[in-house]
Amino acid sequence: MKEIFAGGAPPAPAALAAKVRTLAPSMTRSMQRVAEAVAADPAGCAALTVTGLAELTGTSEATVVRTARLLGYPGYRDLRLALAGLAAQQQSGRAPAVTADIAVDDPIADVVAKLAYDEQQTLADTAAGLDTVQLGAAVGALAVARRVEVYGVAASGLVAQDLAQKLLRIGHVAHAHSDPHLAVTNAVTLRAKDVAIAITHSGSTGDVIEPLRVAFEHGATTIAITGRPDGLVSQYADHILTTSTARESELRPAAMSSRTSQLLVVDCLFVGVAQRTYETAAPALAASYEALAHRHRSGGDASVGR
Amino acid sequence: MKEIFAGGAPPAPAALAAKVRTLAPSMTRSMQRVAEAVAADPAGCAALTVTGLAELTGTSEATVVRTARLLGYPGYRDLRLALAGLAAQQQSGRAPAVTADIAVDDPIADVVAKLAYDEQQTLADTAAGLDTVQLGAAVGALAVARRVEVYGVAASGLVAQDLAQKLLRIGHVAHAHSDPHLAVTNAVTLRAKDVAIAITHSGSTGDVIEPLRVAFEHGATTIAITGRPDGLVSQYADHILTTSTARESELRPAAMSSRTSQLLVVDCLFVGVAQRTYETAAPALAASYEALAHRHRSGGDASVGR
DNA sequence: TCACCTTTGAAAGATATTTTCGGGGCGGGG
DNA sequence: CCCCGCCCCGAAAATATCTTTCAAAGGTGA
Repeated sequence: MKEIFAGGAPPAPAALAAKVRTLAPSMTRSMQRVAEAVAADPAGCAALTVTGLAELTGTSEATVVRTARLLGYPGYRDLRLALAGLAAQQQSGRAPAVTADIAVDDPIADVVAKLAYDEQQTLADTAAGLDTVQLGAAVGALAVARRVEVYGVAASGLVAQDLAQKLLRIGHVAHAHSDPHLAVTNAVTLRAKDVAIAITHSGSTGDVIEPLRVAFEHGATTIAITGRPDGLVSQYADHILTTSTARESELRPAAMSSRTSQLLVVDCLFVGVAQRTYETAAPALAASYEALAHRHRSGGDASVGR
Repeated sequence: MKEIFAGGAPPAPAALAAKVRTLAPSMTRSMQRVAEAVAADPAGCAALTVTGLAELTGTSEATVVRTARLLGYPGYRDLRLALAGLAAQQQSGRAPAVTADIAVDDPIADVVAKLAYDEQQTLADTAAGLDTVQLGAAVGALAVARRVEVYGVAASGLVAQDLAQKLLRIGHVAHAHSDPHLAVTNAVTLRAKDVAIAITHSGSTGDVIEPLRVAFEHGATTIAITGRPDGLVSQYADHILTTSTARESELRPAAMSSRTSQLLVVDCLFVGVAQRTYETAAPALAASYEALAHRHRSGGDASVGR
């Protein structure tokens, strides 16, 4: 007869609050206090031991355990586990409140959440908006390129370097240029079978358009990675890869999301090229890992002590 | 002081999978087995006692407790609670969505989708695993810094440049260094009130550790941005910012996700500093926009033609 | 091969949970 | 009005669970 009449029901997942209300009338005063505390603050109670919860509610351990049983759990331990789950659900439920812009007085944790969210959004937008046909064509051109030159300044310059670094790693001849004069000088030497890539968010950065124009006129295959496919740069591009343009604000300059977007495109190019030239790319990648291993001190791992 | 330094961080809520990945390299074999089991089946493990989990993984209770500690919890009890929370979230929320690896013969559209998804995941992991206390401290140091020097080589070098570029834009004195010799030379000149930042995914890149050490010993405030908080670099860092470590594969080198992760951290630093120095940062940002406007040809918009 | 350091599990020790058991309040009957 | 008995309740014992300690096993470099 010691059976919990609440019955065959397995431990409740999230319906705890409801269960408390349903069962409250059949509870004794002390047990009601416990149930109430649990329903009011699942997260807080999950952090307490039996003794702690007993003290908080002004009752005893035995009563807490009895309440847990009545609610359908084998014991307090399991109630506590369920409580932790409930708390986690509640927490995650109110997560999507980060869509607001970043304010000057946002706590640092909010900044992290908002930035991460925004950049995730940017990635999704970019992936959705990327023209796979153009991308495939660009990859095709790169895979057979004799030489690759990448032009970009400022933030886009770093993306250009990133692409060049990656291509170098799989055995392609690639260089990035930030100096407009040198870039033009370099572009003059390009011919058919060479590829020139211009990276510019605005699509109208003269310093980057100029070398691409020169490359274009000398017969090289030209690719533009830009957030403005209608920009000037597109006039001289055989293939246009569009990056996303996220809303920006005072504390969140355009450079951030455009960079994220550009990098995704660059990564896609890289992986695409690596696929098409797998025979040479794979050993080259392995070799570069090997060569760099010596630059890392061996003590790097395991030694937690100090 | 054998205390787990990873530690000031409060127990992680849902970032557990990420934390397992980040810390796995610094774990012993037995602990890895435990961590793996926990990451693979949070719900199942939450139902087990210490002894149960020890038996399941073929280890001992002591090892399980040690693993829980390493993951940032006071003991197994708390890990178990977190596990229950995670399980509840997974159940209610979105699907686990396992990503297949990128294959050599994946069509280009799949490559885009997989890369975008992976990078989104990396962002989420990084945001979840970032210690906001450390971040806040780092921001505080940067905000009042007389001078900021950033050290990074290869892919991390680009991130270093990105940070330096951003800080320059809001009126801070910042420089990035890729040349190890020049970096050390530069570090020697640092004093208190100066800040040195080392960026290295492996945490054991000698070329980056060395300048940080020199800066540390000269009294500068030092910050490490690394995927291995237990690495050598942490010895000389006043503040450690941990980036996420995603699984990598042949066609998806570590450089990709680590770069994404590092950039998010860098962005957070930048925004944090901009907030704290808003009075000077805002006009500086506005001025840099203004100054760059001339570099863009006016015809940039509208003219879709050609 | 040896010395040293790390990792590991068994068992002792400390906490937390569950059970037991008796005191005490409350309502009904004398 | 008082007594009786039932049920609620909490203190403390009993048990389960978690944590710490310690010594042996395993590996590594000289």
